[in-house]
Amino acid sequence: MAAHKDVTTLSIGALSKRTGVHLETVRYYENIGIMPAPPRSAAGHRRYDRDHLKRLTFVKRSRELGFTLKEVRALLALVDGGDYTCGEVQDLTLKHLRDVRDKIADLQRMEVTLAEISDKCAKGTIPDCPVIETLFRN
Amino acid sequence: MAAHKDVTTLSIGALSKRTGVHLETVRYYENIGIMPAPPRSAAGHRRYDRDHLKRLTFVKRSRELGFTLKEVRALLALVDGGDYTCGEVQDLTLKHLRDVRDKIADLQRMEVTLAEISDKCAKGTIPDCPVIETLFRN
DNA sequence: TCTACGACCTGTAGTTACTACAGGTTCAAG
DNA sequence: CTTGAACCTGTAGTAACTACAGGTCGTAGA
Repeated sequence: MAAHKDVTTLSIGALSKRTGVHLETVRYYENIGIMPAPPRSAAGHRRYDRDHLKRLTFVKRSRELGFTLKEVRALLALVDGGDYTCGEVQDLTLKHLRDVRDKIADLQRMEVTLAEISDKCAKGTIPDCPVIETLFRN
Repeated sequence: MAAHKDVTTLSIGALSKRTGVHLETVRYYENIGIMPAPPRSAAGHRRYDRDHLKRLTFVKRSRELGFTLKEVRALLALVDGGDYTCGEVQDLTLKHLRDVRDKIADLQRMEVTLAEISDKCAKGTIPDCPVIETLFRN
């Protein structure tokens, strides 16, 4: 009469595969309290359920959108609290959006300068390398 | 007959001020071999000359343009070698420029999504927070 | 039934580029 | 002579993982 195997729960490997989050990272998230410690099998193996899967997906998605783990913690705290308002969530999101835009602006400044100096280089008629010259200046 | 003080060299504090690189960072650069160990005064204080100033400025500028320390090392190796070609320098620069552009593209993707979901939030007519809903999905 | 192999376990060290102490000298001005 | 700033060394902390080392477990095939 069959099932030795629990089909309703996931091993850490299965969870990892479904979410695309590395095994080690899943354990890391548990260590730092982002993920709760799941129940263990008789042999001490972690057994995850649907809620774990949901939560880890949330974390993955947040990280992909550039939220720091600190920010993810804040978002999870709201969710876990249950009585969050949309405004609180939007505050975090808009703050993060500003950070992202600042980073883009920084990188675009670099991009312009790098393109300029490497372009000078391409002309290749000057004896000393214009890139090196530029880096020594200011 | 005057000068106890060496006006041609700089203390680490002075070097730090002129370059805008933190004291600790200057020492860190020395530890990891980016900056050479300067001569010391009788009391053991570091004394920097014009070459140190030039080199640290180069490092600062490179870092501001987003080069990693590894890339800075490679640039310095070319400069130190003396017989670098413009092409070698340009290769490093263009490679870095591609990295910067990739990062910008990543961030812009995040920006779009963040703007979208926080915009949904702003409409505020939906009971469940659309941001949270989005993060749980996929 | 034995055995090998993959999946799991814990715990620690390494990565990047600094920054921040702690706990001590030294120098220069009043 | 004293006091405060500037210097010294060396270590630990930051962010977010990743990569072992050294071991146990479970199962499928011979």
